Amino acid sequence: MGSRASKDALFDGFAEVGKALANGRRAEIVDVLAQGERHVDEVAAEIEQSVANTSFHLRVLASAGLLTTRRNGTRVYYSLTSARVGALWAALRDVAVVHHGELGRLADAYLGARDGIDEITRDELAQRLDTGSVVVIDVRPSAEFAAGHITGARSVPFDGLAERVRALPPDVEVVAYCRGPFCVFADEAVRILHRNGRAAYRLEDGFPEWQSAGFPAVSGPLPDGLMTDPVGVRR
Amino acid sequence: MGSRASKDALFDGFAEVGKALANGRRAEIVDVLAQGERHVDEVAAEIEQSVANTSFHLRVLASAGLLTTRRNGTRVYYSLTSARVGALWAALRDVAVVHHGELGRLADAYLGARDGIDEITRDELAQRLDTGSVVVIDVRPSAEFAAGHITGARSVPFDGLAERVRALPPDVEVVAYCRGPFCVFADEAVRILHRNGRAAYRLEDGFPEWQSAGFPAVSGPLPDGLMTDPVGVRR
DNA sequence: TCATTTCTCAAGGGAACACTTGAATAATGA
DNA sequence: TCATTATTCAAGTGTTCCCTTGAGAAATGA
Repeated sequence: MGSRASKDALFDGFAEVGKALANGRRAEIVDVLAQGERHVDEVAAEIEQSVANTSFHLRVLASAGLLTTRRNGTRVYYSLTSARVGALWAALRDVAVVHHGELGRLADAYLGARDGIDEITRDELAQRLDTGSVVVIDVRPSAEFAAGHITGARSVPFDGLAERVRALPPDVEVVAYCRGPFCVFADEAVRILHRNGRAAYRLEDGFPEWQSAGFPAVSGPLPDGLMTDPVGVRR
Repeated sequence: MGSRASKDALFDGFAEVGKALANGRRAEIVDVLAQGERHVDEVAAEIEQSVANTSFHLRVLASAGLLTTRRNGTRVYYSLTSARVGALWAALRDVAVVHHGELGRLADAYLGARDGIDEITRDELAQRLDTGSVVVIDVRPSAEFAAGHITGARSVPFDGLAERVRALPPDVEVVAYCRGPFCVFADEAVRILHRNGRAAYRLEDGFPEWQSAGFPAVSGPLPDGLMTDPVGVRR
């Protein structure tokens, strides 16, 4: 009891969770799976890696306890083991952004110039959703919308946004949201909307943060791609 | 903007924080520094590594932004950059314990049989501190007590506990606390107290958790080892 | 049953990491 | 100034990690 060897073993155990998050591609995987479960192929496409390599990384995350799997036919779906993992990911991102000097620069390089892209807070959006004075668009891929989204939002995946701008109700402000603070879709959506003469904002952070802050969300562990909002289940 | 290369760079940046926590000795360092600042020699003794190796690990943590340094004469003091880092460490530990099957076993091996060691919650202790029906002992090394402790606790470092049991006020229950959920000092203190016929409990978790939960604590960034409780500053 | 789809596993080469040893640097006090 | 103390750096060695390629399993449907 209390020996050096067993203390080392214990902390090496903690470090295994650190190791799981010690690779950029695995960090991306966690970021994607924070939106909901996905199968191996989808994840591989998302992080632009070979399926074999993606499978390997998923396995590393799973054996550290961060992911669980579910089989459906020939597909294997991976998801975060619990909300705790999402919280860990958020805490890590948080520390990284605030303390790691380089990261602000890298984020700017990835997100591009953010002049003219105004953010709206979760509280503000929740209020305006109640009064109906806003259209909320979810610009993530439709599979992620299906897995869970802000109550009242409509799915307008970023790919098809340019063509669908005209189908949005006129004369009302638009709020776009996506995966989180480092997701480019929302920023770019706001730019496109501006170019089309629309008043637009991006929601601060993204869907997981909205949900874990306790705001109304529809969450469907609706296994295979159901696109429409089933009821309006608060969670 | 939004290119694969810059996305990779961004997430590699996040992964650097993961890498910082991807080593058992570095995890131990974070656990120690969560108690307050320490200089290199102290940390090296704590984790039982060479000074050179400890210095190296401290540098890795610092360059990921998790630690900051302060120089005082020939000594260099390291501390967590902010409470955010402590929160990250807690989140990681949390995930590890709940999801990493192996860890429960490792923790048991380190802490030993916990039969007869009852925990008291923070709320319970806070109440009983108000009514005065309890003696609280801080069994961490005195440097850690000096850096911050529960208001009203007395410093009885684990090393000298056996000799000091008799000096404790008689006929009142004792609550021992130390660094956190995986700190052996508190468990072992309770065993010693029991052997001496005293009613004793350990506080759930440790000092950092007490403090970050907002319970009354004396916190001294009192640079060099002041052992007595200066006033009773809430923080 | 057999081909297909989807995923996992194993081997391999180049890169990065952990710890040691020994030397270099920084502040202090005689 | 010079010896002392505390810390950092640099070189060296064995280990682990990352990604690729190609082969092996697991469920499905003809």
